[in-house]
Amino acid sequence: MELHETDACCGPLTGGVLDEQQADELAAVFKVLADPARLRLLSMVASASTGETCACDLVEPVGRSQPTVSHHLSLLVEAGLLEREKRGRWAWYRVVPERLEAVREALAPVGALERSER
Amino acid sequence: MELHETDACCGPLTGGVLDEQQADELAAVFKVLADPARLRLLSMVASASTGETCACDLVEPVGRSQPTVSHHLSLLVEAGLLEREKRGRWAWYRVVPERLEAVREALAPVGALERSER
DNA sequence: CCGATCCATCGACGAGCGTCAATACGTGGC
DNA sequence: GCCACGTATTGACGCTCGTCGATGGATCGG
Repeated sequence: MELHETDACCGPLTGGVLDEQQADELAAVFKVLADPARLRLLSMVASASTGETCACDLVEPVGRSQPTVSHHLSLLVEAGLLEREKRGRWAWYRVVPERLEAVREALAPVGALERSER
Repeated sequence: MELHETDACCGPLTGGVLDEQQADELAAVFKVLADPARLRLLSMVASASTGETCACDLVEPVGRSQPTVSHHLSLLVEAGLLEREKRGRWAWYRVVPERLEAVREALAPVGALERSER
């Protein structure tokens, strides 16, 4: 698997039935989003005023052990939702807006286009 | 848990960090979306020309056993993404566009608003 | 009624995942 | 060079989930 490409996933839910590969890729992204700890981490990074967040500032607020937080952050990076930059001893994380937008688009056309032309 | 309410979930990812309850609710929806079989079922119902689909027309295309399909459809209904109507012996499913839109909104504000005013 | 059909529920099994403690790896300060 | 610190990796454990076969329940046709 592994879907590092920013626009790899996300053929929309309508406009034809998803084939197995499309479904697998979309499900993989949603699986990463389907955990409260990861969602909170994502929202923390997303709402940082500087646009980036040090991992050291995430461990305590999220209430999990340091290895667990590191694990979750790695999954978010693998899914293309976050990007990591190591500076000195610290690891800084930023959101990848295009990726989030791509996932969002996958849910879009379901009710919108189709229903408006009936 | 259980989030039958159409607009129960989905405080957006930014505009403040998600608290634990918000994260749990959002994660619950994504967890339902995080399975290829369910995504295919959802896309099949969503792209039906009549707007609704009989469960009997879903078992074979999705390639799982009838109990498994029934199970997945129940989860989609519980999550508020589909609604079920029994007519005679058959069960008919329709998508709930407002619910999908609500989930979509949860991913929205992350890159958009915030970044445009910097 | 009786059998057929469609659907949901139950019970069980195997795989995957979230979690932690322990440990290893890099980096910078002294 | 050595030690402290931030981070990533490993190994293990328990729980959840996707799946199926078997069964139960409801509905229609004859």
